[in-house]
Amino acid sequence: MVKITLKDGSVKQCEQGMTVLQIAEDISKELARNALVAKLNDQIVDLAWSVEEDGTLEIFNFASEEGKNAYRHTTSHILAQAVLRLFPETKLAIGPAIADGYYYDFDTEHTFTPDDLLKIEEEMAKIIKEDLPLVRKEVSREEALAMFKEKGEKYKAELIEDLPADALISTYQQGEFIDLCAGPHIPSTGKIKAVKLMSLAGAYWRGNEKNKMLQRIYGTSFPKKSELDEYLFRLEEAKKRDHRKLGQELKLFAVMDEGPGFPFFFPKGMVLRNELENYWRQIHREWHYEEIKTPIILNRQLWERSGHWDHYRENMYTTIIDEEDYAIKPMNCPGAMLVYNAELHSYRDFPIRTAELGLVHRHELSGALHGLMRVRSFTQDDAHIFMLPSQITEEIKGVIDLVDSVYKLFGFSYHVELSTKPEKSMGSDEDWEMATSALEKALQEKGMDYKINPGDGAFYGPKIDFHLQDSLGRTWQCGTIQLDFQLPEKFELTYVGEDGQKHRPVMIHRVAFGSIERFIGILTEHYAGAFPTWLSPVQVKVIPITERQLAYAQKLAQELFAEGIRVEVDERSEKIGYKIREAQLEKIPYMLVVGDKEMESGTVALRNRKEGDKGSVDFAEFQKKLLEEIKQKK
RNA sequence: GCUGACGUAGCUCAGUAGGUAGAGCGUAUCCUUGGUAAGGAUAAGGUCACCGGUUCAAUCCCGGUCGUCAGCUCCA
Repeated sequence: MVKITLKDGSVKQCEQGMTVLQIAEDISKELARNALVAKLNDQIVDLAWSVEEDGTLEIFNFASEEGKNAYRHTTSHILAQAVLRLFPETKLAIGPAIADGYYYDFDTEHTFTPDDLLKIEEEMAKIIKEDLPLVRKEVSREEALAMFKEKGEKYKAELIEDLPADALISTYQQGEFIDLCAGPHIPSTGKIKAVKLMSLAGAYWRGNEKNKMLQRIYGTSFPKKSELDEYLFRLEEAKKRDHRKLGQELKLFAVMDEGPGFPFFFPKGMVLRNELENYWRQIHREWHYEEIKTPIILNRQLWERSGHWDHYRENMYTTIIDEEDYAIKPMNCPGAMLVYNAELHSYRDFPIRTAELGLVHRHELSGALHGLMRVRSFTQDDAHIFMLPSQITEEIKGVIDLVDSVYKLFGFSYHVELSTKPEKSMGSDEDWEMATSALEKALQEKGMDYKINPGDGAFYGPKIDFHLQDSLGRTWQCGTIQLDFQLPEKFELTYVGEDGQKHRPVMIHRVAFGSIERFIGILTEHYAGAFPTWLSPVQVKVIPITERQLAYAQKLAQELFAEGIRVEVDERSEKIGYKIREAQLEKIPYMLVVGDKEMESGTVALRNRKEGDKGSVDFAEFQKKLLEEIKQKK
């Protein structure tokens, strides 16, 4: 007998050699029926795993991450099996579970079409109906290599060869299909219920663009058809929030064929943008920044000096003026260095916080462009802070607080990453060490959770990145704080110290919004276009019921306008329902419906875009509340 | 940049086994003055992304270019 400690802390006596599934059956029928995989001690295992000694056991169903992953992973094996049945010449690469499903990469002469996906789905359904058990087998490196080489599975053979010497190699077999796999898997193909293949895409073998491009099939699966339907419905809903779609519908912004990656802002989008910039200036004033503006085009010598000409050339647009090379700035820092050097500085001036809403241009790969999220020209809400080494940690903590206050205002959740020295970089290891630990110290003193991204820093220094989530669950880098020991050297920045001698200051680059354009894209999706009143391009629409109330409506609008409120009057001779519908679709926060009754009593019938008809209210009262709401940025 | 799909009116999309195009929404004008998510009529609006080829004839077939989308790669 062995002692197995269960999740609830209870200890169960089991016969040695019992499988996890048998133990689950012992505990309850329901648990056994829903069980997919289990965690025995610290190892995720199949249900067929047998228990040989005392330990802890947790059994997972689809509700857990572990269960979901195994479920989807097994589905990816079924996908591969179906593809091999239909296209026997296909070579298999890898097929893991991912966030909402799984994928499998294939190498074949045949180009998969959407029709093929339907056929493959049908074949998968057959495999599921066959209810094939998944059988794990541990094999030696030689056996594994021989088996996959014989099948001509060169990608599998490559994977095996790259496994560490002491790695345990296992295969999983279901019917005629056998795959190299660490597992775990669910007991049989029949457990999979609702399957859907989502899309086709190219993907490089091992994610390296120098390797061959394989064909990747994405899919998902669920234990119930209703859960699949719900997932598909959520995807549709998310599409409705897509900022590209809303940007067009709400006439905010657009990217046109004439300028790929160079966004246009329409009048309504500019209102939103200017409000954001006003807010930005307000908080930067509170945090004691001063604002500058540096030129968009600067000469080649400057970019050579900054290192960009050597390290960032492939992303820079260049031009020739009077036979001299110039570059359109991809970053604002070199300009900010020149501003710093335009006068002498004393240690007494530090920290100097210089901010700039700087328009930068970067050549991004055409395939990478995406609405406002990934563009070729964007405005960074940049700042460069010059200081004494002793001020680093305090300054970084201040920036973290500023960024946090911005994201809190919009109700964003975010996560933080610390990126360290990349392969292509400037500066000594000691500098990198010191810069990285200064960032880390600030994070630790703020008590922030963060993830480390080894080798993901900028070429001039390590960085802290803030990542926000969009409506499809993708994360986008917005805020960043980057320490830079390089530029102050290259531009020979100095300050006069207490001792009367010249010293080198320390500098950080930082952005809070990141890119104004990207931030607007994220805000659009976050609010599904229904921006809070302070940001709404139109805050109030006055809707007269008939022409008789037109003058009254205009008088109200003028009063609101005089208070700085963005107001429109719908003067068209349409029915009231029609005008309301339109204002509602435009996501205008407040509608003031005015008919004879309101005109006589000097009131308005208020309608809120969220709550609908609020009935008759006093106009002055409404105006007061509205102004307060705008001021509070609620 | 790479792989695949796509590109028809301002928007969303139909369509032609090759004979130069249609709907809804929107816009304009007129009728309607209607109390909380679509009143009616009429009209305007298209070099069917661009360039070339095949053909008596190309929006449709073929090739190239540009762009969009989904991924990969890369990054605010």
